[in-house]
Amino acid sequence: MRYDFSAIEKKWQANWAERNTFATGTDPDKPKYYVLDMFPYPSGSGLHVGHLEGYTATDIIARYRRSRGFNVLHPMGWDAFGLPAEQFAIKTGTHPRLTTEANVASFRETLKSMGFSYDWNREINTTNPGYFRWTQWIFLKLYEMGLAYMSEIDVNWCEELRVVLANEEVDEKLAEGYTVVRKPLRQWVLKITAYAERLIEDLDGLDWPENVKQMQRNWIGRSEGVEIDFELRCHRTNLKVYTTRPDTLFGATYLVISPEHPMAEKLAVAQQLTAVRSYIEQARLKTELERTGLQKEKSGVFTGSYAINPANGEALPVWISDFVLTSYGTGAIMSVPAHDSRDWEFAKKFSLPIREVVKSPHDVQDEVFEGKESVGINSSNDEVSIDGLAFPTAFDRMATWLESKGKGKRKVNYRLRDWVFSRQRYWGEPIPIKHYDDGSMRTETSLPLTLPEVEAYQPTSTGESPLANIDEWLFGSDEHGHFRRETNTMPQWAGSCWYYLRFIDPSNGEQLVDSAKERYWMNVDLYIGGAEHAVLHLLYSRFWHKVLYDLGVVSTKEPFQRLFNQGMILGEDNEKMSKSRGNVIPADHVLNAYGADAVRLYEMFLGPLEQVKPWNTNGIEGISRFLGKVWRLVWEEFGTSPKITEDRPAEAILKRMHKSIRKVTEDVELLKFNTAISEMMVLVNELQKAGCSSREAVESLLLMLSPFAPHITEELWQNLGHETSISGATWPVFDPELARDDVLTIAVQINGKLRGTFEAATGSSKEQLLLEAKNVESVMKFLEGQMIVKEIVVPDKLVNFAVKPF
RNA sequence: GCCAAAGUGGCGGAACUGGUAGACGCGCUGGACUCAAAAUCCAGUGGGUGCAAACUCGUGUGGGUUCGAGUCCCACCUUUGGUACCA
Repeated sequence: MRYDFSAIEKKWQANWAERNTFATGTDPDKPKYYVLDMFPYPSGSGLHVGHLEGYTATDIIARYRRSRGFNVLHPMGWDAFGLPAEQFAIKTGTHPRLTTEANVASFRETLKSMGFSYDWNREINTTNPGYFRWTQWIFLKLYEMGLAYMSEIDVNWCEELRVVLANEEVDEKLAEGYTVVRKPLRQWVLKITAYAERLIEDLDGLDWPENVKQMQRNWIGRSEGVEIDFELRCHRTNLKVYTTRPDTLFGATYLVISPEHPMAEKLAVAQQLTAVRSYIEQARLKTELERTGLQKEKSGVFTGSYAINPANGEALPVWISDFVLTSYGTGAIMSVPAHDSRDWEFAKKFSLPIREVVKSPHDVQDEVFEGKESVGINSSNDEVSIDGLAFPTAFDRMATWLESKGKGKRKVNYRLRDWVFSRQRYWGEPIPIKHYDDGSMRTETSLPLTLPEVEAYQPTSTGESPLANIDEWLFGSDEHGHFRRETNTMPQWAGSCWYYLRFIDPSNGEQLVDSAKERYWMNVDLYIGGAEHAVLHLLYSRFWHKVLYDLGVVSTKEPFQRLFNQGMILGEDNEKMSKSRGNVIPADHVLNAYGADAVRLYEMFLGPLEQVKPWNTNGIEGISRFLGKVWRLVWEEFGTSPKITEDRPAEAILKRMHKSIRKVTEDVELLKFNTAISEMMVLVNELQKAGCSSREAVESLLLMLSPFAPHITEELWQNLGHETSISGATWPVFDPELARDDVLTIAVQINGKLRGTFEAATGSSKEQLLLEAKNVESVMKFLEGQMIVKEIVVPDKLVNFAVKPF
């Protein structure tokens, strides 16, 4: 019988669906395992081989865990709100729902033909009212807790898309050729900064790649510093400045405030007023990116005013410059040009004095010195001195002194900003808020608040979403009066912030998730997805989870215990797969040509899961050959019954088999699928060479292989007379005795160079190994006429002689 | 600029806590089977010298530690990812 992958794969996929083979286990005596993929946005271009990598990995783990006796939750769903479907609607008038449905159907079909063991009964879709009802519910909770507020802020406005972009999205859109300007709009904002501290702290307990944790820490950007009050000459008010280097206060030679600082214009003296006004106006016209862009020359203008340095009473000129960010700290800084590269550049440009206050290895007039490992100099007044003190002590003493004088206060700052949460789009979750004529706001009383049908999908000319055009949806009245609904919708992140919870209890109409079920299944034990979500999705998700924790909805502080980033698969030209490059390998293409088992195995065989690696369609031939060999262990080409034998395999085969079980088990646990497959290839090669089709050996192989190649193993398992699915069978165990080598090859080196080998029994004594090593023929000639200076023996490994001529 | 990771045959990649570099696969070369081909099987395959036995060089570059370094240390080069005036 020949191996017909296409018929076999169809047969078993139908069989699994019919028997509901992969329904989530509920046996209360079993431990649980929740293995999750980052669910996809169902795009119109379909899945390519790169998308399947992570899904294959989680499927192997899901199947492996089931065979180790776990109840496994392994679900799939769709992150289906999003811009592409809306853009398509604007162009063609097709409702985004229809586009989305078609794309979902195509994605689902491809995933099913890969033989993934998802529990399809739990499929979710973020655009389904039964789902986004709870997304809206969470938003209302945020609102009630004061974590969602409206604010007039400068947003990143994209002219062409007529949409507000998150700071994070700006670069992406600019790269795609859109223009982005700053424009003030009333926006919903989520107070993620209130959770900054916890978002940093709780990273410690997670099994995440260190670099992802570090990226999140950097993104949150916690810093400890001091807010210092500078008195202004000729003004009643003070100027507050934030610094992380209070130890350099004696070296401050000027102050700088941002152009948007409330004091900016007030500080301008008469002669400077025109210059100051024109500088502020210029800055306003620039986008954020132009202001913070690459290799930018420093610019600025002097206000004409002076502030008093609280440390030494000096009068410091106050400048305005756009290198100072309005939204960080107090929007004002003290400049210490000797010890800060930005201040140094600025001082050089405008010929401001540079004063050394940290002992520097070179002249600070020529080059800045930012090091913290040196000590203070020129830093004392009648009450305090930090001369000779290293950074931590100097920081502390200055901070304490400033606080005692009422001139400063220690302060922790974060780089993280609050999250702009509203989008002027149609295809998103409506924000369930009503605005009354008297200016008050109330929450919608009945959820879900669904999207009305609209004629056109373009935003209005004022930048509001198309919902603002639908009067019958927009306006209403109740006992509190006449109201207008919120027209903003939520960003795509919203639905993906909590989807892992809904999988636990996908059709609950009463609650977001049943508490008992939540307690059983959380946390997610393994979460696999692309590194592109290392910061945003994972940070937003963690934020919402903590809010839900505070609400008592979830029982854990963190959602994802173990995170793994799969590496991208590049095109055959070693470039990122993209339509424009024409190097995309569509999933359906290789699936039709080689079958799901071959594609699954090859995806995993390419290299380490976490690594970026190029696809090479030729290489899949090797996998097809391997599957052919496995098939022929059971079937002759023209045989009518399996050629399996019931005898015990030869000792050598048995040892190989147990070693393979050990190696494959270890590798699967570590997600090292490439070497696990390699090991199974070695085993198959040996079985084939030995002409061994012993049931014991072949069945062990099939069991190990089944998470990787579920269809062929399921078929052969049945051929061998089993009536139940191999997916319900138990993972093989190895016998440590049999997995051990009795005889080992020992290397013999002279001065570290390999000169020969010999065989020795495992556990031979050092003396014996030395004796034998000296008798190896190829070694003897190198020892002749030499004096052995040192003998090194590594048991079961090697013998090395350090020699010198007599 | 800063932070992180990585550089191994023609290619993808193996190599446990320093211990026989190149497992496994692709590709290539030769052979068997065949009328022929496909499929399959067998043998070989890092560079150099040599008929051969063998010798020698070899894990980005240059140093170092060690009996012994792909693995550890120092300096540098390159690539990838992240970040971009956060005071």
